[in-house]
Amino acid sequence: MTQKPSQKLTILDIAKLAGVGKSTVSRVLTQDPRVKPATREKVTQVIRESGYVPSKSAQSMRGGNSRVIGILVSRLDSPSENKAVRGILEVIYAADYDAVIMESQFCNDKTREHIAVLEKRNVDGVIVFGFSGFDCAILDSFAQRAVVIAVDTDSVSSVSYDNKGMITLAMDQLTSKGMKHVSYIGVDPADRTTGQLRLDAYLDACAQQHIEPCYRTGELSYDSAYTLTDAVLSAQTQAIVCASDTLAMGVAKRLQELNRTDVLVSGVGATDLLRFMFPNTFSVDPGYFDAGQCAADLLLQHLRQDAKITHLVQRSCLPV
Amino acid sequence: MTQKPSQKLTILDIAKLAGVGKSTVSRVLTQDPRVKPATREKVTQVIRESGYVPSKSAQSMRGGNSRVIGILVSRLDSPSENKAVRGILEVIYAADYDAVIMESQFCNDKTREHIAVLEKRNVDGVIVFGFSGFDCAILDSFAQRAVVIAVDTDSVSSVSYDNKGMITLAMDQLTSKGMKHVSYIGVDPADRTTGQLRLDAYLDACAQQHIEPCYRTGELSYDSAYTLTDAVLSAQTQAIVCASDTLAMGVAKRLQELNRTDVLVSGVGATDLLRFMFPNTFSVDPGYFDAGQCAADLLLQHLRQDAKITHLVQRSCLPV
DNA sequence: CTGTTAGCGCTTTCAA
DNA sequence: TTGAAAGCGCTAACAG
Repeated sequence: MTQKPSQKLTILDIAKLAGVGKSTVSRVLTQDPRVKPATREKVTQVIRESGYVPSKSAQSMRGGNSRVIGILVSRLDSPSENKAVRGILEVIYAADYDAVIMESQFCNDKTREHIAVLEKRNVDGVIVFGFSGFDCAILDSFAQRAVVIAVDTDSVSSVSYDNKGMITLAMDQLTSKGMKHVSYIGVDPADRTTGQLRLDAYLDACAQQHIEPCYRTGELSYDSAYTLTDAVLSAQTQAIVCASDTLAMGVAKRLQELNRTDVLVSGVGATDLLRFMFPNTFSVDPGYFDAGQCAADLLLQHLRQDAKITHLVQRSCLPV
Repeated sequence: MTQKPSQKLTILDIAKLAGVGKSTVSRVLTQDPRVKPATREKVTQVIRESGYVPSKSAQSMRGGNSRVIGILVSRLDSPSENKAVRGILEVIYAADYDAVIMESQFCNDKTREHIAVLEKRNVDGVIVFGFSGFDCAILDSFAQRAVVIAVDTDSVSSVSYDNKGMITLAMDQLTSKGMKHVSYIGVDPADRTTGQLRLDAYLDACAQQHIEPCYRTGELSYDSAYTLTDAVLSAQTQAIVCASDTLAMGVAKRLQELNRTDVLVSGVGATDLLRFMFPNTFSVDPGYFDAGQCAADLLLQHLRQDAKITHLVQRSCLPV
């Protein structure tokens, strides 16, 4: 049975207990092959029995690296970022790293503050989720040891979502059903990714499919979409494409009130709630989880060797 | 301008640069008052200009404490825990602690694993969100330096939600409107807090108000509640109290399909989505954010002095 | 008030 | 294959 140490044990205690020198214990700890199996066995034994736990602070002080990576999300309760964080954690845990998660709240100042803390903490690298107006220069100190998600930049490696592709996917789905009256609800184009890019994709698709564009943009909230719905709805409207599931939810609710069950609604995010609440909807999956994994893989690569700045784009897909 | 250090600066570099001994620099760093203002000024100056950042690993190795606290949530995307985490972060950041957040996924083994890691990391304390079947013994190693949320236990300090109170609150709200036909949808009583306790509260309220109990329990999912709705619905039903907002959402949807807009639905969680989607609903706020703050305060207290094990119960309320 | 000195627990030469 | 010894960057006595 592993017994709880009453006092903090050090590597020296283990060494004495095992009747070896502390460097030997250290070698066992660091998987150094240059230890006689028998010795290794004995030391391992003692470690287990004593419940000894090497001090990470000491290890990381000596080694210079802390095996911690910082994750800076915009909001803890963002479902999309949550999915991505899951992907990140899976990868970094497997690589024996830990994570410290912080929340930027869409604020450059908070971001700066947190980055400073992470720096003090000696974290080995950071993964940062972008937001509208994000100032990439904040990451300068992490130069080659940072990956951003959903940010346009050259200065640091990144994983982006395919903002154009996700809307194109939705439009294709609709037009393949022969729909010609497809409206769009998005967010302010001042937001480049969720706003501008997705709207552009809608307009492009319209041009290509000879569809008369009909759209509105507003805030990223149920209410905004709910309110905007009427403005893009006519008797012939067959579908409304939305820049996100949140918007789709607002639109679907309004349509339900208006008894327009004939109108199909699409969103982005693959939220299970949308599907459950409104059957006549579908949602594009931007691949959040995979993007998280990619970002983590990318960062680990940077940490291993001095990989060069890379920009990945996560493919979207329609959930089956 | 703060300039980026090309090489890691140490306290010794600063000492030389400032023309003082390293202990003086250390004193400035640790806010030790025994430094001549002029000297302090100069050192501070040099630190700023050089962009020097003291190594946390070294500091924490020396001091024995890392100023990090571990937070073990059950799921990253749990809205309730997210709110609580926000409360926790606010408090601990203010106290100059950092957080490392991990996800137990309702699994004792994962919890154990994470606790072991946190121990290695030398975190000063942990805050753990309980789940059905949570084994509190896992926290033994953190004895006086742990606070659990939503767990019944004596072995460690805790903050609980008022499971009885939140349902009572909903029932009172309903009966005060003269309702006599109030049903209940909950989860399996095998789950003590969300299941048993809340159901009991419903039954108690029924007894007290001379209401004929009518209830079903199932899983904690939209679908489960949706399916169960019909079983607790009769022509006279005036309201359905639900053990959580998730359930309430499922119930409300079913009612909407049945055109039973006359039936009021209540949930627990104060989710904004519920209110937005279904006007004829209300939701009790279990005070997640506050509970998080309390838990953090409690932990900090434990960390400062050897406070004795305390059990707090977070009051619920009706959002205005 | 300030510099010197001794470690904190660990990894890593360097010899043996 | 192993042990002794030298630090990693910092704080906390202990002397000045």
